[in-house]
Amino acid sequence: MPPFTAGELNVMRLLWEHGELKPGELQTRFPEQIKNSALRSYLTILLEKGHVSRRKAGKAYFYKAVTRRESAFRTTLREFVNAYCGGSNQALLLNLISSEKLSERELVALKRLADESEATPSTQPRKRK
Amino acid sequence: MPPFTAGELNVMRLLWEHGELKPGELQTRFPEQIKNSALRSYLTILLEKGHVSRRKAGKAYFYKAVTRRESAFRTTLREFVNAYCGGSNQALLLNLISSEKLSERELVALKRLADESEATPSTQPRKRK
DNA sequence: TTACAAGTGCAGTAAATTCTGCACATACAC
DNA sequence: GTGTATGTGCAGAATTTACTGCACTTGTAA
Repeated sequence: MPPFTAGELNVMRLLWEHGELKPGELQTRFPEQIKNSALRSYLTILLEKGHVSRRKAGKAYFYKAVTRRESAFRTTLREFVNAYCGGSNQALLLNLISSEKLSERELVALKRLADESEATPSTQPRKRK
Repeated sequence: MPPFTAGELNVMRLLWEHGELKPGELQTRFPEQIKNSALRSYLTILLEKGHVSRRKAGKAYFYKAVTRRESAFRTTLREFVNAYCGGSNQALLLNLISSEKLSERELVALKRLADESEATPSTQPRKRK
């Protein structure tokens, strides 16, 4: 299913964050300046692919994500890991542990945090204190 | 720079793994069935973009990667983390720790492993015993 | 009821990606 | 030399992505 192109992803991210939006709202929140019709062409593609749905309210359509962020995250992670980590999530984990330069203590703290927030999707990251 | 399209990535992965290959060798190793000329069109694009170089030997060209796997890995990881983890590597780390369901002990062992193989790029993943 | 902002459908363009076909060249075996 | 397998250089075509422009509609407010 996913991944999304750059433009599609920008739209999806806004929809994941805000729930339902109409084109104008998407346009003003878009990370770069974009014309309304350009943005709507993204929506049309996403609609055709089934990644978003829309509902008419007044004169406007409200768009919302069909594909869940968590699901896109998983799919994209899988592809990334296949491409760069021999398909092994642990290989990626290993690399992140190295590159983040965490002490053993920090790592254990992080693990406890992970256990606590089991239900919280990674896609709503929180800052460490 | 990167990321690569699906076709480009398939070529790059083969070049990263095997060093230097000519079109026919790439073709037979390609994950899907692909025509020689289709494959060469990928090579042409990669050549134009500067991601690969080639050298003539006999009648054939041998292609090799210019863009390093590690560098593509970094770039792609960054984009992924920006898109799905609020730009925080630790958020991704947190998620992987959860989803891999490692015990604290395993995690610490993994960390030691990470420390040892500091020099080893993540892109050459190794199996855990 | 008139004006206007914000919406809609739709047609069309440009570039990139993906893929095809074909004529021709070159190394090598016989 | 003559095949033959394997290469090369094109010159496209189909599809997708990334846009643009424009005429038209609709809700709201003066």
